[in-house]
Amino acid sequence: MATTKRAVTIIDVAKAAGVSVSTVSRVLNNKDDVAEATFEHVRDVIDELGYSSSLAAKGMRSRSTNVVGLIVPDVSDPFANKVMRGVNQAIVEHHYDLLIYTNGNILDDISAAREQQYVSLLNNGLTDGVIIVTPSIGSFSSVGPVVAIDPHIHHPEAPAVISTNFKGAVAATQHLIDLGHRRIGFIRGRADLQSAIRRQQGYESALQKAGIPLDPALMVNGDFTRESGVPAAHQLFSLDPRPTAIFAANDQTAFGVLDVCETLGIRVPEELSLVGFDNIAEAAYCNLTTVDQFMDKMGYIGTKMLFDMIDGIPRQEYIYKIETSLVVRGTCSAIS
Amino acid sequence: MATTKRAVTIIDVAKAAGVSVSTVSRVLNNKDDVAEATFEHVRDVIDELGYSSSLAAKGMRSRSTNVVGLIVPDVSDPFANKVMRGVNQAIVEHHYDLLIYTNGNILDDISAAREQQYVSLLNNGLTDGVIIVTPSIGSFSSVGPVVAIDPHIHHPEAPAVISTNFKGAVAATQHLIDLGHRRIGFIRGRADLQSAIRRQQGYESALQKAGIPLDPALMVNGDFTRESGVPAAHQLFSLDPRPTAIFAANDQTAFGVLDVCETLGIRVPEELSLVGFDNIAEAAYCNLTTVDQFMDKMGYIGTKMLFDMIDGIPRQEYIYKIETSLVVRGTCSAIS
DNA sequence: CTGTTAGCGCCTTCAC
DNA sequence: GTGAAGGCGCTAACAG
Repeated sequence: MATTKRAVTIIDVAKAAGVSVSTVSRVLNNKDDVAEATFEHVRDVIDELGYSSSLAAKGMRSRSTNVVGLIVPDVSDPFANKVMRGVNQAIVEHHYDLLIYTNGNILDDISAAREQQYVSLLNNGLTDGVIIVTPSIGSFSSVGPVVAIDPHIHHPEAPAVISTNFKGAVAATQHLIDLGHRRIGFIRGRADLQSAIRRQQGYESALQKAGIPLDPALMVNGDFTRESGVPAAHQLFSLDPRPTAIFAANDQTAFGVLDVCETLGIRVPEELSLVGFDNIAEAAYCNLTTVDQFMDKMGYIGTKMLFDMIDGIPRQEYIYKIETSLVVRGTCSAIS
Repeated sequence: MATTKRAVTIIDVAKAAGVSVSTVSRVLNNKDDVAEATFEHVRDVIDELGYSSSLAAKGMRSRSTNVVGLIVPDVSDPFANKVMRGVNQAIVEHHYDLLIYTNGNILDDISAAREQQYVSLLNNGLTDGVIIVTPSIGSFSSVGPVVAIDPHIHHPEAPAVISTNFKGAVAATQHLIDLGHRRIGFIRGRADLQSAIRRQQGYESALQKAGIPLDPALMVNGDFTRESGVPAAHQLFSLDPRPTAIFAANDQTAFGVLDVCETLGIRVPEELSLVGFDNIAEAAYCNLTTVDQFMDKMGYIGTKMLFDMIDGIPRQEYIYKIETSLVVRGTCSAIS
C-alpha cells in the first residue's frame, strides 16, 4: 500500500490536464456542457492519477451526495442486521450508496444528544438523508430527511416505520393460552424502548382478556440480550409451581432461556413452551415459535420513504405500520 | 422531524455564546487553554442549540477523526457480515466509531478503480484508516493506512489478513477421502478471487496425493452464491456414476446443493457427503461439515493492525495468516 | 464551451 | 486566554 502523504486533489488533475478546476468538476459531475475531447482527456488524467473526489469536500459544497446514511447502535445486533439488509436492498434498487455509522455498542446507552449528533454528522454534507434504528427520541433537527425505524417515541410528524408490537404480543400470548397454558412467564425487554413496553402490554392484555390474573412473580426483567435471558429463566424456573410457558420479549432472550433449559435438562416443548419475538435468522434454525415483525421489510420501507422525501414527493402518511405475524414452529405444545 | 433548512454551524454557536469561532473550536476539541467559565458556557450553548460539528468540514481540515472505515461489497453477504462483527468488536475496544461504506451489490463487479475510489473517499478526511473486504487489487494509494481482508492479490507490502485457503481445502478433501470417497465433486468459487483459486488447488492437491486422478467433469462452476450452487449440483448429479461426495467452495454454495438434494430426494449424508467452506452462522444450524476460516477474527485482527498503523506502531509482519480449521458435523458419512 | 471568483464549515497558525 | 485571517477540496454562479 502506498501511503502517499497527500491525496491527489482536483487541482492536481486540473494542472495535469491543463484545464481549470471547474472543468474538472464538470467532468466529475457529468455535466454535458463540456467538449467531447476535453471530457475524454480529463477522464484519462483522472484515471491515470487515480483521483477520486473527497466526499467531505463535495458534500460540504453541494447538496446531493447520492448516499444515504444508516445509524445503528451495533452492527452485530440481529435486529439491526436485518434492518441493514432491507436498507441494502433498497439502495441497490435506487442506485444509491450506503454509509452506515455505528459506535458499535448497543448497550452503550446512546443519549438523545448523541443520536442527534450522529444524525447531524451524516446529514451535514455526507448523506442525502438518514435512517436511524431504534432511536430514543422521535424527532430530529436535521438538514436532510430522517426516518426512524422502531423509535422509542412516536412523534406524529416524524417519519417512522413501526410494527404492531402490541398485537404481536397478544397473538403470541393468545397462542400459549389456546394451548391450555395458564402460568405463562414473561421476560421483559429494555425498559427504555417503546417496543418492549408494548410487548409487555400485549402480554398483560391477552392474559386479562382470558381471565387469567396477572402475577408479578411471572414477569421478570431482561434487556433483549441472550445473556439477560439466562438469569431471567433461572428466576422463572425457581418458582413453585414452575410456569409451563414463557413468552420472551425477543428471540435472543428466548435463546438464553433455551440455554438454561439445556443445562437444566428441561425439555422443550414437552416441559416448557416458549415463544420469542422478531423472527431473527437463527429462530428458523432452532425451530423457535416467534412473532415475525419483518425487520428487513422495515428497513426496506423506511428507505423507500426516505427516497420519497429526498425527491420531495409528499406522503400522506408519515408513520408506516407493519403488521406482525405469528410464526408457529416447534417450541410450543398443548398442556397435557 | 424538524427539517430545518440550515444546520446550526460553529458560527451560530459563537454568536450565541458571544465568543469567537476559534474559541468554540477549542472547546469542541477539548483544548486546555480555555478559561473554565468560557468553556462551560460554550458547552451549554452547544447543547442548547443541539450543535454538532460536521464530520465533512472537520475531516477536511484536521487529520484525525477517530473513526475507521470499512468497505464491503454487500452488507447482506454472510462473509462480509461476519467480518463486520469482528471489526465492530475491535472499534468498541478502541473507542473508535465505525463508518461502513457499501454500494450494496456484491455481484456488481466492483472494478479496481472503483475500489481505489472508495478507499480515497473514506480516507480523504472522513476516516483515519480503512479496512477493505475482498478487494480485487492488493495495493492502494491512500492518505491513511489500508488493511485488506482476504484480498485477491497478495502484495507483499500491502497489509492484509488472509486465511490458509489451500490448507483448509486440503483438509476438507482429505476428510472426504478418509471416509472412503473417490468420486468427489468440486464446485468452484468466483474465478476472480484468490481464495477461490486456492481452494480449488487444495482440492486438486489432496486428490493427487491420494492417487485419485483428476476428473474435469467433477469440477463445475459456481460463484460463491447459494443460487449458483443449484445448477452446479444438478450438473454434478447428472453424471454417471454420480459423485458420492461434494466439496463446495463455500457454505452458501453448499446450501444450494442442499436445496437440490431436498427437491431431488437425495439424502445427506447417506447418499451424498457434503463439505462447505467458511463456517457461516447458518452452517452450525444446518449441521454442515465445513472449514472455519474465522472471518470475524479476520476482521478483528485486521482492525487491530489498522490501529497500530494509525498510531504509527511498526509491524514486523504485514500479512497476517489465520489458520483454517475443519469443523466436522453431520453432512458426511463413510462410504459403505 | 471554459475560466474566475466566492464561499461551504471548520481548524490552525499567528497576533494581541 | 482569546480573536482574526487563511486555507482544506470542492461546486456554483458568473463572466467571457
